[in-house]
Amino acid sequence: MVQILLPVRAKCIPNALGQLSPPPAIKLKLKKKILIHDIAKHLDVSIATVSLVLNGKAKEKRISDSLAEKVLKYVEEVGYKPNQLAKSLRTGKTHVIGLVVEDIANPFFATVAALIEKKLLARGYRIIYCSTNGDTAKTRDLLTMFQERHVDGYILALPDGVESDVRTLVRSGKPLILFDRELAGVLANAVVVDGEKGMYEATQHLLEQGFTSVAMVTLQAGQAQMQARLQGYSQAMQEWQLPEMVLELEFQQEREQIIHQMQAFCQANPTCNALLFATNYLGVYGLEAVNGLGRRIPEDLAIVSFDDNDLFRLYSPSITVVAQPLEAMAESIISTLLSALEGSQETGRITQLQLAPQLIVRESSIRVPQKARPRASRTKT
Amino acid sequence: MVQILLPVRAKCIPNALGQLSPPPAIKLKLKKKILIHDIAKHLDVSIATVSLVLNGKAKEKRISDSLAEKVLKYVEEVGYKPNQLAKSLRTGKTHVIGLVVEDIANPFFATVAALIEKKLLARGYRIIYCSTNGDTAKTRDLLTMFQERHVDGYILALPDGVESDVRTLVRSGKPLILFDRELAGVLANAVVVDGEKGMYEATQHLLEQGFTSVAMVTLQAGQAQMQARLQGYSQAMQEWQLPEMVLELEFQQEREQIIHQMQAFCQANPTCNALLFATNYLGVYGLEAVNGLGRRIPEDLAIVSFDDNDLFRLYSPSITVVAQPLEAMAESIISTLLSALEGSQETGRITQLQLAPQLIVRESSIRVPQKARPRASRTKT
DNA sequence: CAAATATGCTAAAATGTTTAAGCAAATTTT
DNA sequence: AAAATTTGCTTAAACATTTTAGCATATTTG
Repeated sequence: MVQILLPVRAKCIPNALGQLSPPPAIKLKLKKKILIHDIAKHLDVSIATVSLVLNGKAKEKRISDSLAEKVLKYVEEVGYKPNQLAKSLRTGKTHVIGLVVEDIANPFFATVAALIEKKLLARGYRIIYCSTNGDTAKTRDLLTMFQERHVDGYILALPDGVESDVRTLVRSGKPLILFDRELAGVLANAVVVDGEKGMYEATQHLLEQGFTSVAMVTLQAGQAQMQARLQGYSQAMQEWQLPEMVLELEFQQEREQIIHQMQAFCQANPTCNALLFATNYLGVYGLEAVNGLGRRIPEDLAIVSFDDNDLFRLYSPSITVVAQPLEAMAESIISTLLSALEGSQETGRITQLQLAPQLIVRESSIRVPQKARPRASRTKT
Repeated sequence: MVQILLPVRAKCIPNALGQLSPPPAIKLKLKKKILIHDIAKHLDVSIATVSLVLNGKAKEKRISDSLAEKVLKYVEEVGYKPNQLAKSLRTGKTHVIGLVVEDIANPFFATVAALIEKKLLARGYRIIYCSTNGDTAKTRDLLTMFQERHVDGYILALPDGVESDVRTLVRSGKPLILFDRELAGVLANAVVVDGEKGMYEATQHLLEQGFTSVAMVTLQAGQAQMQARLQGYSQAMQEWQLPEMVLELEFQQEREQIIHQMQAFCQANPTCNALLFATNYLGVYGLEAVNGLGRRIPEDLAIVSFDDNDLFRLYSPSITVVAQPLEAMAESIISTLLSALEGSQETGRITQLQLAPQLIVRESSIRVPQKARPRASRTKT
């Protein structure tokens, strides 16, 4: 999807002040940044006093109320803001959280990131976020970068292959929480969704609707959560004693390739009358693939995808999904993180949470051959 | 859309080492962080020497090749990484860029952010990103936070109301670039899309298709780019001497409210047979609204939205859009920023770029009353 | 009234770098 | 052979804070 640069108007303004400025050395009155030293000098007190007052240790360190007030007043007046770099250097705290996801443009990660950001901001934390794009080397780079920047904590959804790096990170003692996916052999805080249960229920639902030839489309990745989703499908199929049909796609392929493989799979398995997609974007591509083949949903082919989004909700027919509890994930991640950050240093305690996804039945998986009403039917909680 | 917390499995592991650890004081062999001082001591040279070698100033400062090599080798061996906080404090550079958008969960911003991140990362820069949610006070907070964190540059898509803050920021001399929207009266680098042209062409297209009663759905915001989009619509309508119909929605409303107002608008204007949406998410909500009313697209109502996304591309019927050149935007933003960051300090030069959007005609705006083929027809460039 | 304690503040070390200035020794130039 | 320059490195200041330890003075206690 390469877009083309088409500048319609392009101004280049040589100098904001026009062309007649006589000497090139214009003294920009760059208001000299005010320091704690300046505050102290002006009030004729020591730097320490100002610092203590500003950090709320006036009482504790027996600074008189009158002086403390005077300091605060003057600080407010001149709008002094402590240099966070110096502060961090001294205290070892940056109040920055590192967030690593696979791809921030993916609605699932974007939404969770937005929720987390909102809640952490209120607690005085900032986040630095980065995408791994599933690349192990890049992930490793990002993790060391976060260490270098001295983030106070980590929120991570990582590709597999970086287990030992994460183990080292855990050992460093900084609060760390895995989400969306755990890492094999890494004992760390984690918040994940029970994909097995979700896919089991989705498969059951399809089978109960009478779709007997259900195939699963997933990724080859060794990631634990992917295997769980597949497992849920397998389980249900076995219970019904039906043969499993799985399309395992290679990771990090181009959109066109994926669609092509899906179409090939459908043509190679003409009896297949229902598709389960293991992720958000596989589902999106799947719709394109099915459209391209001219198959009708759900008459010719029923569809269920893991992970909800706008497209699935509004598509016609609307798409049945296994929705992840985004708010609850964000909430759990943050509370786990905060208790690790602000709690005492009992570093040995770890928390692992597995949340239940929710099957939202829509039109794409309903057997009735009669045209369904255009309004989506949605499960209530 | 409140999701409910349903923990299925919740482990709480008291201690990673089990329950029989005799004294509670386990000496975690926390490998003492290695400092430049340690390197110097071990090699029996001064700290300065090590620092100079590490910063590539060995030649310039006449450190002998043999010594330089020895330093590099040992640094590599012990895996020493300079403390970025100390470095930043000393040099005044953080190599961090602040990115502020309205909402990172919006696919437009998420995609641009992802592109920017990717390209800046390769140049050794990191980004801190935050969402304003259109809130002026929060935006102001974010901007001061970025200043406090000493970011090296700013990439901003801001709500109106923070003009003076941005002016101050510009005056501070840090590289700064506005995107998506300019700010009234703020002379700064900017990369925007020509919404007027885009909407003009979209309106023309609808009129040429024979939809004579075209309405525009937009936001009340005073933002320049919104007014431009409206202007493009007005222009076209005037040329055809047709009456304008505009629904101006208040900013920051709930989804349900917006949908409700759209539906009310449609019912109040039964003759209206085409809708233009000024943004991405208005378009999405618009589809829900139209669905809810049971109107068929495009038979009863043609639809065009500003800003493309998965939903519009895959929706059936596929939705005609005015697509923004995301790659080109990211590219322009970065090259402008980098030249400001790495170029000399000629701070007076500003660059303003306006890129052309692209009308992608799909099914939702084609007059033909016969059922269109399911495959989307797409303009080629 | 001496000793002990409380009060109100400050000096200075510490955080981990970069970099300007400088200093001997070696080499080259007059 | 003295003067000048080059070589190869080091000293120490600077960056902007926080925080421990401590110092007078004032108050309370025995």
